[in-house]
Amino acid sequence: MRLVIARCSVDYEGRLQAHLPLATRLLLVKADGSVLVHSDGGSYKPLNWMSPPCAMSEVVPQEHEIAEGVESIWVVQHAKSDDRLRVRLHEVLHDSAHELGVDPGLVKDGAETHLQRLLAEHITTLGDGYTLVGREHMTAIGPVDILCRDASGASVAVEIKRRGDIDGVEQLTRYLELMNRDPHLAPVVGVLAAQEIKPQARTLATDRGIRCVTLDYDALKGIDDVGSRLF
Amino acid sequence: MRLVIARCSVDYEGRLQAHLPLATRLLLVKADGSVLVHSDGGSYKPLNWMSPPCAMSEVVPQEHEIAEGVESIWVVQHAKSDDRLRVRLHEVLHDSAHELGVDPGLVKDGAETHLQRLLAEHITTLGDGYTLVGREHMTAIGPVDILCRDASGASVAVEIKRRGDIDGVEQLTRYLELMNRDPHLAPVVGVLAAQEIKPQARTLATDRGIRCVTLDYDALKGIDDVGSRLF
DNA sequence: GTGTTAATTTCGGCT
DNA sequence: AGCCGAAGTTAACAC
Repeated sequence: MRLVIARCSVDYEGRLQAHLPLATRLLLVKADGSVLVHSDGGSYKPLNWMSPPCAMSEVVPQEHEIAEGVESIWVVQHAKSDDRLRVRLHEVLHDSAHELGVDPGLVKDGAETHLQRLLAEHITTLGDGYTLVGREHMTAIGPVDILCRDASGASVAVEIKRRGDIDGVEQLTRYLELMNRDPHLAPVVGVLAAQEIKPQARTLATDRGIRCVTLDYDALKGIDDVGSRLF
Repeated sequence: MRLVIARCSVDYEGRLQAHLPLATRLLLVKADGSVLVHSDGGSYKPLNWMSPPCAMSEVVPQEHEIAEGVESIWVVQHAKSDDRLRVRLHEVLHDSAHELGVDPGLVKDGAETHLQRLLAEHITTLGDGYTLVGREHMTAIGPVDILCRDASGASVAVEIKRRGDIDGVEQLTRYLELMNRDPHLAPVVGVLAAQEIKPQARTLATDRGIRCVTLDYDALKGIDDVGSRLF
């Protein structure tokens, strides 16, 4: 990993065009050849970058560029597309290289997965007498998050989202259409369960006869904790 | 901006939990207090991070941590939530600070919003006599990119995409269904406008009576530039 | 500000 | 390899 602090201007040309005026920035060159241009603020997203696979080559500045104070030029070319990054360095304030080795990688404990497990364990949150059939129930167009039955024994397909929006309703609608063709399951009703449901999604869902349920993560976790204490 | 290369382990606790085992990484501390943990590969996304507003404080390691080789601990606490990043430093291989100043920011050209603005400004690209009603026209299920009227005064809903595919047609179809229930608007016809339209999308759109228009970004910009020069 | 969509999205899982 | 959906998404923009 190479770290360069430099006054520079940057031009990107690829899926769109972008330009960064002359300013002091961090240029980060990773072992795989990828380049990140970071400012001293904003989010974790770089101002500009080139994803691997790519190759960086140094180019001699033209006369008019030298006259403008350009010391050297980096051209970072993507290996599989026309994406190109051009960095004009006017002044290098720092330049160091470091051996980091391979990273063992991040270990996550997901949010939506956890929510799905909690709801499956406490399926009566959706109503008294509800029973779980299965999680990730497969259909021809993909797995439904939760399949269960209500007190009367009717099939209920549940789509779980952290934030329920139009897409979630569309997704569940597609599942319901397909599942209702299966005589073993039909009639199947839908439930959109999310920590937060957008008004527009609620409107569309209601229009299609899909029930909306707002999930309280902390409450579910609370029930879970109480349940754990019983054992 | 502070650059630290160190052998470290990282723990994040917030919307989810995540852990990074001991390894050598780049720790980037920005002027706004945000922290980025980067490995020597992967994408531009850090392995772990803390977004601003946040504050970093150094904590004295506990005895068992010292026994494990921990030299110091960074605790990065988000200002408005419970999100917390804990970095245990085992060995600092590099540590430098740099003044970067404020960045003038990125200038983009060619994004979809840009395309939408250009088409709105030159709505007759769709046909003679077309008049703009509004951009991002709200419906119960979301905003239509552009709403206009043709030469005869009939409503036209335009969906703009960089690349027109099936999803764009489905989206526009939903809008049209809803808008055609509104007696003030009906009848509404649809136009899918994109720089590139996939054959399958064109077939589906045509089947549903939706017109496909291929947008020439450079041509639109050319018109725009000519228009600008008049003032 | 609130809300919605695009993004040079990235990332992971599954077919 | 491609498709689909989630993300600690982030960023831009209309109302």
